[in-house]
Order: sequence, then structure tokens, then C-alpha cells
Amino acid sequence: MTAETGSRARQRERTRRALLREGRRLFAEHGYAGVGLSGIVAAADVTKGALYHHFEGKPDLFRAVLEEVQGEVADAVAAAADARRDPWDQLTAGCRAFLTASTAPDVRRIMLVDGPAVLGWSTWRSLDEAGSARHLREALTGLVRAGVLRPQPVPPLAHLLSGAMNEAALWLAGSGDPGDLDDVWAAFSGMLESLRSP
Amino acid sequence: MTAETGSRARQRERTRRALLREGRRLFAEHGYAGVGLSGIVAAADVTKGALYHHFEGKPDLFRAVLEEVQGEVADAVAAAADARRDPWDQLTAGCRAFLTASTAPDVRRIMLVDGPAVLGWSTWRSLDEAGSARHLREALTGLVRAGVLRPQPVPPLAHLLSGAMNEAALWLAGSGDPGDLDDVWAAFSGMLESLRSP
DNA sequence: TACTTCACATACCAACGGTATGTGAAAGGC
DNA sequence: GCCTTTCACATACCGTTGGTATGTGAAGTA
Repeated sequence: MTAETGSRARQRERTRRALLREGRRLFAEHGYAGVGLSGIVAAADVTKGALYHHFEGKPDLFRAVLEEVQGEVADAVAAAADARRDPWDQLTAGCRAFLTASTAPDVRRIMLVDGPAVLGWSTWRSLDEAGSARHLREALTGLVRAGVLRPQPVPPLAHLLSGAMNEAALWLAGSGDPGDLDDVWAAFSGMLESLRSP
Repeated sequence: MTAETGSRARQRERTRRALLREGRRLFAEHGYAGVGLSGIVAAADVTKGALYHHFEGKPDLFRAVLEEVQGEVADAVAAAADARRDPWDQLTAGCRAFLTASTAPDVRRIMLVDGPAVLGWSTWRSLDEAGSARHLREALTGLVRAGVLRPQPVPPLAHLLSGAMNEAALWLAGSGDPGDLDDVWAAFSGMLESLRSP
């Protein structure tokens, strides 16, 4: 190139970032199947050679994007939970943070709709477990051990609650009525409440 | 052909059935993206011309397969519910039937994993609403009107419960332990129980 | 300076979804 | 009976896609 763009490592990181950024934008806008590698590399102003130098292929690029998205959601959940001291408040705050974060269009499309189909459900689940699902499971485990929740197996509970929130987020993202969030939260918090020890 | 294969309408129906059958089998086994039209038409012993004569394209074939699968699940749910007289028993029996039916591999892959990604979530939801989701919503509405459930908006509740069952079915299909079904059902029926009027 | 490494760019390929056109048997009218 | 139309496909073909193999020039290294 004409101008020096920094050291080799810096340029490498720039290219990788550009691919992730444009990939995320296009995947979120048109869906995984609706965007081709040519569109991604053109938007990132590189060639397919660069993409295949950084990633193993289209599914691998998508996986990297998904990990980034799930990481952000997990951070939001953790931040909301850490702002509370009471373990029960941490659970409810984390769930509420997950619900609002997952309603964002790119999260919805990449994480909830295309994710399982592109990577397969088991792979998607392991990524989810590495992200926000781990927070949920750990919070539930802690509450059961502390006696706040009735003694019961945690994994089934975590899956039921996770699935309920995922579907709720998908529905909320499509329903313009902002009052729906309150209704969903009322119903969901009622479910959580029913799990408490008497 | 050498042997007469019946009237024109009969042959048409045979070809359509063969495409749906092989499409369903291959979509369930390899996923939507993992199977090509050439594989489907070869398995059905026809050509691509036949496929495009009966369907508008690959997504339309998948939609027809999905409608068939969802119809079977809806029938199983309706049959389980109709076998009970008490409305509350109808709800629980229907949910349990959905949970067991959705654990089947082809239902899981076609309806729960690939469905939303291939057809888009809103289209998938409208198909779901035409299938088993309608039974759930109507059962909940009836129970709220009858005062069995506490007065509350039904749509959010239906989505939460539907999402919980979907995720539970996906998890159960992957977890070999048959005891998990009991645990899931215990947790889920506890959720349902918490919705009753005091 | 000579050599090696690396971060891409270029050129190319098989396979895929989709389309346009051809074809021969069944249905319908006389 | 025969002619015409319709229909249920089959055949041949095309543009695009994800993926690969190879080339290249600047950045690092001795």
C-alpha cells in the first residue's frame, strides 16, 4: 500500500475486526443464508483470501460473530447481577437484563434464529453455556443450595427458563407494543416466584 | 413408462408424496443446508422438473414438510387433550404430549432448529400458531375465563410456556437419560401450577 | 543484504438453486 | 375413431456461491 498502516500485527487485527464488524452487520440484516462471502469481503474492503486466512470458512466466521454477540449479552447479564447484593435480586436482575439485551435485532437474528441452525443445536448450546446460560445456572444452583429455592434439579429448570426467555425475546422484538415487556416480565417473575421455598 | 401407473391425478399425488417423504427424511437427517435438491429428487426417483412443478423452490418444499410435521404434533396434542374432560387436565395432557412429540429427531431438527432460520421467525410463528400453539393459547384463554387461572394476559404466557417446552424438547432429545423427562415435567408442571387461582 | 515469514490478493473450480424449454402420455371434444 | 389440448413431468442450461490452490510483496530476521 502507499501509506504505512502500522505493524503487521496491528494490520492483522484491523482486518479481523473489519471482517467481524461487517459480517455481524450483514448477518444481522439479511440472515446467514442471505449474505454471501463476496458481500462481506467487499464491505470489509478485503478479499476472500483475507477471510480464509483469518477464519476456516463461512460457518467459522459466523461462529466468531456469535461468540462476540453472546459475550456482550453475558457481560450485560453479569453487570446487572453484580449490581445487586442479594442473590435473589441478582437472579431477577440478570434475567431482566437478558430479556432486554436479547431483544436487540442483531442479537435476536444471530443468536436466537440463525445460531442453532447454522452451528447445530449442540454447538450452539455449548456456546450458550459459555455465555449467559452459565450465569443463570450458577445463580439457580446457588439459590437452591442456600435454600431460597426449593430443592430440585437445576439443569431442567435452567433450560425451561432459558427457553422461555429466548422465545419471549423473539416475540417482544416483533411486537411493537412496549407494554408487552411488562406483561412478559410479570408472567416470568411469577414463574420465578413460584420456585421459592415456602 | 412400461406399466400403467394409474390416472394423472393419482400419479401427481404419488410424486408429491414421494418428494415430501424423501425431503422430510433428508432434511431431518442432514439439516436444510446439508441436503441439495439433487439428492432429494434422486431419492424420490424424479427430476428437478417435478420438484419445481409441485413446489416453488427449496424453501417452499421445506415449508410443506414443516406444515406436515407441525400438523402431526398438533394432532397428537389435540388427541391427548380431547381424551380428558377437565379443562385443566386437558392443558397438562396437551403440554405433556407436545413435549414427547417434539423430542422425535425429525420434529426436533425440522420444526425447532431449522424452521425459524429457513422461513424466518415470523413465518415460523404463524405456522406454529396454526398448529399446536393455537391449542395452547385457546386452553389458556379458556382457563383464564373460567377463573381456573389468575386473570392475566394470555399471549405472553403462551409464548413463555411454548418457548420453555421447545427448549426442553431440544435438551431432552440430546440427553440420553430418560429420568430427565420426569425432572423437566416436574419443573414445568410446577410452573403451570403456580398460575392457578389461589 | 539476503533470506524467511506472513498477510493477504488473484485465479480458478465444483456444486448448488433456479429457469427455460422440450416431450409424451392422458383427458376432452367431435 | 381421431384430433387437439392439457398436464406432469424430463432435459439442458445458467449465474452464483462457498471453497481452494497458488502467487506476491511488504514486514520481520540473521
